[in-house]
Amino acid sequence: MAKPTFYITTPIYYPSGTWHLGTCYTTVICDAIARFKRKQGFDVFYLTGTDEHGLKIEQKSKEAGVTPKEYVDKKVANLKSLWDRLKISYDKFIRTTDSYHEAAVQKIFDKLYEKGDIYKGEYEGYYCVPCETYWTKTQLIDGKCPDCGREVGVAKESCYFFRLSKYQDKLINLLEENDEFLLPKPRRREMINNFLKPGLQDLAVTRSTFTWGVPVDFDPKHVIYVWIDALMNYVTALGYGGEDDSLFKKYWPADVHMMGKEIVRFHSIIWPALLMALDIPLPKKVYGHGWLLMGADKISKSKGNIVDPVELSDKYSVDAVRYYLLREIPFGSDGAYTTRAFLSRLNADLANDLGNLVKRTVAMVNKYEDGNIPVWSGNKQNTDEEIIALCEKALPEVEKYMDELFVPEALESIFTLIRRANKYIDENCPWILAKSEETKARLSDVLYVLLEVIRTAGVLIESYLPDTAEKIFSCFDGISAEERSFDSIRTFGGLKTKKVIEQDAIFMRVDVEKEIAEMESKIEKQEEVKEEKPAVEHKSEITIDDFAKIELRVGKVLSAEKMPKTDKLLVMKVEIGEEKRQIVSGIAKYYSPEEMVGKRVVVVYNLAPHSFRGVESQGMLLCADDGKGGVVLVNPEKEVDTGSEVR
RNA sequence: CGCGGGGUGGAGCAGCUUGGUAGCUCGUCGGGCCCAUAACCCGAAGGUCGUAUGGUUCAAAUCCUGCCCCCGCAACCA
Repeated sequence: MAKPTFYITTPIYYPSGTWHLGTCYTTVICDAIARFKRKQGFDVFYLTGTDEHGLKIEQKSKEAGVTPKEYVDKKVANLKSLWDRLKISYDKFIRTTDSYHEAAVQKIFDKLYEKGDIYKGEYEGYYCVPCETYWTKTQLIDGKCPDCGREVGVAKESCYFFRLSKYQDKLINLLEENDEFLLPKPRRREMINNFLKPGLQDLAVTRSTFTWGVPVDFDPKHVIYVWIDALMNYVTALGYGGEDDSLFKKYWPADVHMMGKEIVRFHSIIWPALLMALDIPLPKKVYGHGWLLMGADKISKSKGNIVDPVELSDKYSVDAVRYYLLREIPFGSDGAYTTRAFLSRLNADLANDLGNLVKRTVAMVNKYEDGNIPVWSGNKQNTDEEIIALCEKALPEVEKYMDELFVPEALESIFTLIRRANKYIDENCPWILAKSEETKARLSDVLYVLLEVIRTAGVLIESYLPDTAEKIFSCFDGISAEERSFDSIRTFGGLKTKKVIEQDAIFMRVDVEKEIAEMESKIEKQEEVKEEKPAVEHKSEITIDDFAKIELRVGKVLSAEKMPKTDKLLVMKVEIGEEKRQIVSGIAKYYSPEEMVGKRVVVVYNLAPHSFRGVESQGMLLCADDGKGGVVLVNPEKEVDTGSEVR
C-alpha cells in the first residue's frame, strides 16, 4: 500500500534584505512538522523557496550594479546555506525565476484569460513619471509622490485584472463553513469582516511599470505580478502546468500552508480564488502564526534585530536555536525574542534537564555496570509504574499535539518525561542501591528504566532537534534503526542495545549574565559602526530657485484635537500672521493635543491643500525624524512673530 | 460605536467552552543528595485572577454588564 502523503509549504521568501531569526521561524516549524510526519510514515513533500521578481529587486540590483538575476542568485545562495545550517530538510526549493515555473505561470495566466477570469482593463491611478510608479490616491503624501515628493499626474494604463469579486460568496462560504481551512480561528473573522464582507475588488494582476518578472506571453509589455507569479509556486513546484505533473497528482492538495500572519490575507482570499478559477482543489489548511518580535529585550529596541541566526547557531548550537524557536513562541500569538529567554531555555531545558540526565545516567551505567546495559527483569516497584506509563503515553500525546500543529506543547510533553526521569533518579538513589549486593538487581532495573526513557526521549525529539537525537543515540553502542523508530517506543522495553558509550555533554550550561553582557557590548560596537556610516539616501541636487518655490512660515498652534477614528492625525488651527489655517498632521502618537497648543511651528505655507478623511489640511508642519520611528517638531529657536518667513 | 485578541503571584504562560481545590516553567528563599553540567530532588514564600469591592448564583478567574489599559488587523499617517 502506498504511504499517505503530506504536503507542507513555507511561503517563498523575498530576497531583498538580510536573513534574520524571524526568517527562520516558519521554516524551522515546518521542518519539525515535516520530519515528524516522515517519521510517522507519511510520504512527505516539504517545499520552500524564494519569490524573486518585482520592482524592488529590480531597483536593488540596479543600485548594486548587477543584474537582477545575479542579485538574487547571491541572496538565494545565502538562504540555502542558512537552511543547511539549520538542518532544514526541505524536499524542494523553488525559485520563481526557475524556467519551469515561469513557463507554467504563463500557461496558467493564459488559461485564466481564456476562461474569462482574467480580462484586460484600464488601470487608473496617480503616476509619478520620474519614479515610473503608480500610486493610489491614499498613498500620495499631500498629493505628491511619496517617494520623490514631486507632482503626480493622473494616468491610465491598460492592465489585466483577475475577477476576484466573482468569488466573494464562495470565499465567505469557505471561511465560514470550513473550520479547518484557516487557523488559528481569530484570523478567520478578521478576513471575513475586514475584507470579504466589505466587498472584494478585481485584482490587477499585471504591471507594466517594471520588467523584472514573467511576461504575459501574448502581450509581453505586461509582466505578471506577484499574486499569480508567487502564489502559484505551491502548484508549479509539483509540476502543475509543466510536462510532468505526477508530483502534483500525488501530493496536491497541500496539507498545510504555513506562514506569518501578515500574508494570511493573500493565502486565504486570493489564493483560494485563483484555485477555484483553475478548478484546482483547495489546500486543506492555511495557518497564520504570530511573529517573533525582536527587541522586547530591555537592552534596547534597535538591538534585537542584530540577532543573527548563524551566529547564534555557531555559538550555542543549531539545536539551541531550533529549540528556542519551536518552544518559546506561543504558536498562535506573537512572541518576543530576548537573549535572556533564549539562554534560560538553553540552560534550564537543554543543559540541566536533558543534557545532565543523559550524562549522569550513562556515567552510572559505566560506573556500576561496566557500561553494560542491564536486562530488564520486568519487576515494577515504587514509581516504576508511573514513569513507564508516562513513557508509553508520550508518543500518542505528542502525535495528538502535532496533528493540531501545537509544536510547543509537543515539546513540553517530551520534557515532562525528561524531568520525570531526573526525579526518578532521586527517588531510587542508584548510588545507594550500588552499595549492597542485595540491591544489585534493583539497581540494574532502575538503570534500564532510565536508559529506556532516554532512548524514548531521543526518538521523540529527533524531529525537532536532529543533532541532539543523534548525540543521544551515540551513547547507545550500535543502536539499531528499529530502536530509533516510533513503533519501538509505543510499548516500554524496546531498548535492545547492549552497551553504553560515554560521550561529551550534549549541551553545556552557559553563564547567562556573562553572555548577555558580552552580547550587549558587541551590539554597542556594531551600533557605533552603524552611526559612523549611516546609509542615508540623498535626494538629487536642487537649485536655489527650486528651493525658493517652497514658502515656509512660522505659525503658532491655537488649538489642536485628535481627528476621530484615527490613531495618528491631529487637526490643528494655526495662526500664521493675520491668517488662521487648519492643518492636519500625523503626529498624534508623539504629541498630545494639549501639548501642541501654543507651540511655534514651521509650516509649509504654499503647499496645495489636501483632504484627509474629508478634513482639509491647508499646509504641513515640519518635523524631524527622531531615528526611532518617531518625529520631533521643528520650531524657531527664539520666539518670533507668527507669519515670519523661514528661509 | 470598523474587526479581533488579551489583562492571573517578580517574568512568561495554562485554567475560562462544560461555574465549586488557582496549575506550569523561570526567578527568590530554605532543605536534601552526591550519580551528574554550582546540576538534580524536596519544601516554602509570593496572586483581592485589570477595574466597578457591579449583576446572576448557595458558589465566579470561569457567565452577564459598564469602564480602564495593552496588542494585532483594517483605516490613516510617517
